[in-house]
Amino acid sequence: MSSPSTTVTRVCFNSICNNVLSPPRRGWRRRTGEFADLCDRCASAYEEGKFCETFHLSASGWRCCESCAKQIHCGCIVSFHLFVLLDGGGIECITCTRKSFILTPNPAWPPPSLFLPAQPERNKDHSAKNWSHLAGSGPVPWRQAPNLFSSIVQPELQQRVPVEASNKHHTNLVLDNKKLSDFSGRFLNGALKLRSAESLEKGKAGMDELEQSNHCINQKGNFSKNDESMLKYGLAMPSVSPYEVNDLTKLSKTHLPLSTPPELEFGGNCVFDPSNEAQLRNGMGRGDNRPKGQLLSRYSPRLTAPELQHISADPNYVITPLFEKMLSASDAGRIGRLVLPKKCAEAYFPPISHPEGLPLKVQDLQGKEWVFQFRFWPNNSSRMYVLEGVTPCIQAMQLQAGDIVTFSRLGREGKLIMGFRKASNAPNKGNETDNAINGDAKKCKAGEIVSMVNADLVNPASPGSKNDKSEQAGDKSSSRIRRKKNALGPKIKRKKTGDGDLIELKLTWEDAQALIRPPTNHIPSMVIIQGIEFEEYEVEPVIGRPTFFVKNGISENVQWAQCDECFKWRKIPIDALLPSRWTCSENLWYPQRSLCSAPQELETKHLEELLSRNINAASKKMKGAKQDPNGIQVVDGLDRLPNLAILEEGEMMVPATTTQETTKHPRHKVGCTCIVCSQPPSGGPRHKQNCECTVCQTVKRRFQTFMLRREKNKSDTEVETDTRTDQQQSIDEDINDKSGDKVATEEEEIGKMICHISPLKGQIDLNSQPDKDEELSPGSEFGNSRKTIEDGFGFDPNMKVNDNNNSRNRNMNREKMGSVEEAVGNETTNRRMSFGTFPENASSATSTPQ
DNA sequence: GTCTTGCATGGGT
DNA sequence: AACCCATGCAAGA
Repeated sequence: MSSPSTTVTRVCFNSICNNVLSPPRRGWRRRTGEFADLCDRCASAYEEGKFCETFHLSASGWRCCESCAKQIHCGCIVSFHLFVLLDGGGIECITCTRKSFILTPNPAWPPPSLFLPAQPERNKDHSAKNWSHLAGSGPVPWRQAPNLFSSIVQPELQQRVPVEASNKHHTNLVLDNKKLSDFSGRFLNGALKLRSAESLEKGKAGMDELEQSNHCINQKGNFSKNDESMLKYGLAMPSVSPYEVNDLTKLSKTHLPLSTPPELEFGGNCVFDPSNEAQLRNGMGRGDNRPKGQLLSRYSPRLTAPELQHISADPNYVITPLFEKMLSASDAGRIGRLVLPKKCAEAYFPPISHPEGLPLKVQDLQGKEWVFQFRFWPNNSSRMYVLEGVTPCIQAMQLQAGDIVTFSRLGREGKLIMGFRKASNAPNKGNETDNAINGDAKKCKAGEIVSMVNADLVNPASPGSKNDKSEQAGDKSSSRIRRKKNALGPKIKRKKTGDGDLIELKLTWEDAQALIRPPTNHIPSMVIIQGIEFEEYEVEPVIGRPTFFVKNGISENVQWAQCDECFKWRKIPIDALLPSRWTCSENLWYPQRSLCSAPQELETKHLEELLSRNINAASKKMKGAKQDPNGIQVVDGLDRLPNLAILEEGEMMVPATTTQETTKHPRHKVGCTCIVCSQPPSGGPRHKQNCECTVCQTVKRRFQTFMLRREKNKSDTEVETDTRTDQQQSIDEDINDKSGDKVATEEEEIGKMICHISPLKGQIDLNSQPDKDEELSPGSEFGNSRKTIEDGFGFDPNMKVNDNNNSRNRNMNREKMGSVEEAVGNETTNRRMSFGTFPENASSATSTPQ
């Protein structure tokens, strides 16, 4: 207990004031590194930029701005950041300087940030808030954006780095330490040249100039697939992730905030928006001490080195990266609504008070202006910000779900610039190595690979086509990969496949799983996740080639694969895994059949008969199936997924596919009896529990079969029960209990069973969507067993019949595929589900390192 | 029947 | 637990 005599009464650091601190507020940073403790009044004056006016008015050192004659107290630490020394003598206030120059620090002064506190809260938002209705349609002062990307404000680290830039010299990126240190030194010496921003003031938009001179823009007109640079680096934003420029990160780790706001990540000879510069110099950088307003790092704009290089090619404009967002399926879909991260929208877009919002003018890399409606929806007690009308722009940029759109502002006008990066070129977030830089796709994270696979294989249709919906659905998987990435852990996994399991596996989920081949020469580790055994790989799997598995008599199980060149069918070992493309020459098992000229082992007729058990049901219903030269029905690409859904369970094997061409479900004609066409149209009456329509009967039958198999499997494989989760067992028991109920009718049992997945209690929910069910949490009652059960049904019975609804049908089945990817891959993993625990008679797939 | 719009839902963070 | 946001969905055009 201290006596009163030992109590130190702290007074305001302002000697003119001497008020008692209660409590002290932080003022400017002193040379000792400590902060001046101020009383409320002085701190307020300081934060409002009126400190010198208030307390130093009679002091010496006041000078006039050479441009606007504004009085600046030059001899004071409090105000030293408010002016720059002019080369010809005199001073200019920061405001005037901003009008024509990128700022450099006063050479006479140490970096202001050494002395400046974190941005006083009150100052942070006092920059211009008067957005015009159309951002970019005139001088649009940008709101002071809080630092959404960093919660830890390190004032000394907030120095902005203006960079010398020359029109003549498109200097390389400052990606090495040498340059960085040089750069740093020049910064401190104030030796950097001022760069005229006149170009920004010209009548034409900055982007027009950009068009003229930027190396990365080598083509005008619409975005073209031929223009890789355009496609991949739609708008390079002068920011680089610390992960992506490793050399630079040596600095970033020590000199830059760990959680770096975009403008602090600039590493190359990028140029900065002067307003921001001024903001920072004013101690008004985007440091924002409100963690609540912190933006998720995934929205932090990042660049790969090539992107940075692109932007650095022409330093004659100033782009400040704001944020970026990976397009979701919804964003990239035809609805044309791009959901904006709330924090970003509120920080970087004009404030809107009405849901109707404002039209927002945005310029793309081509200089083309788009007007989006920036608006919000009330959502719970919050808001959900969207940009409406983005479809044309998205399409023009040829963007798909998974691609990244970037928002930047150009020049001090704050013209809003929208760029993009294709998913295939998206930098790895949170990955220490920038695989994109190396152009080594194999090093990309699994989720990206899967995403690409998804985009390339599942959704080959071009954006903007009528297949957009299916594309959405397909791309959905990528977002789901992201959303559900945690379940399977960070490593790449492949579900363990035992030879005995190859012969019969179920379709859809497992079937699609089978498309994923284990990586070559890679020994997996085994993990069990949610009762399912996975092979886990460090590298990405290979999308393999589906084949037919045939029980050839009693003893021999064989696999049939089709040559990609001669289309002949070749017998291969049951345990052979084929790459996605396979030809006779790769038939190492049967050299006599390793030439395309070699005759087919079996006559087509015989083979067809052999395969008929598997194919017939499908071939009758696959209107769009290809006829291969030997007369065997081959389903194109992933078409087989929707098509497989219409097959009768228990009868099917996996038809071989190639992964090209259409993903369209064949158009069903009048009289088609397939299960898809049996559906009532959307909005039709729900199926009742005792409904005896074709659909319901089929579903019931399939469910019955499923149950029988499950029973059989359960008795046969005790191991399986060991690996299943308790919840799974609970489900199984539940199922068995119900199946043993003599009183309940079959339908009721099914109905009860379905109750687990349907909100409609007491009846079969034929109207339920598997995809919705799929959304059940992994730990939910049905979560683990769902896919198996789903296979019992195999499709959404309420899929529509017409073309559009076939699209929906496709989507749903693709979403099953998506769910596979979801399970197989996420941002950092590749997994392939082990088939070892599946019932022996459950269906088929292949495997072998390619 | 299709598209648009606005809100609700629910998984993820 | 609260919030975010991707997506579903129904009402209206």
